[in-house]
Amino acid sequence: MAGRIESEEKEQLRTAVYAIVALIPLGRATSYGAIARAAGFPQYSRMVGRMMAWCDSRSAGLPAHRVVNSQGVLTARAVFGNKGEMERLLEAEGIEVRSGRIRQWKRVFWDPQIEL
DNA sequence: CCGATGACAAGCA
DNA sequence: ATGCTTGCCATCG
Repeated sequence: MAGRIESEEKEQLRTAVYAIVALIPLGRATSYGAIARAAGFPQYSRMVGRMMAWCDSRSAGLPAHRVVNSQGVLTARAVFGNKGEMERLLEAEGIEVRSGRIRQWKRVFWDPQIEL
């Protein structure tokens, strides 16, 4: 329908995004696109990232560090107060990070559609 | 109002 | 693997 996102859908997307992120298992990670698809808005991967940046997901209790781009790259490091805090959180869960990218991405990736 | 930018993604050369 | 292009939407100067 709408080429633009309706405010009602935006609310729906926001709710779904946070709910899905909260379900990401420890030691696993997913991508913006995967979350967008699971939320029912396949083309709003960019919006997902934007929403994560808006709210302070950490104080909201959301494991935002488990959300990376489709290639397993930690594109959110800057928002995590940098200093490799995002990496630290991931490695503390057993996820190997090399050069800002998750190793064994195919194995670590958690698809909310399939595994949910 | 318009162009650039950004926690993105998929396709193609 | 690298780099460019297009699609999407909100923010900013």
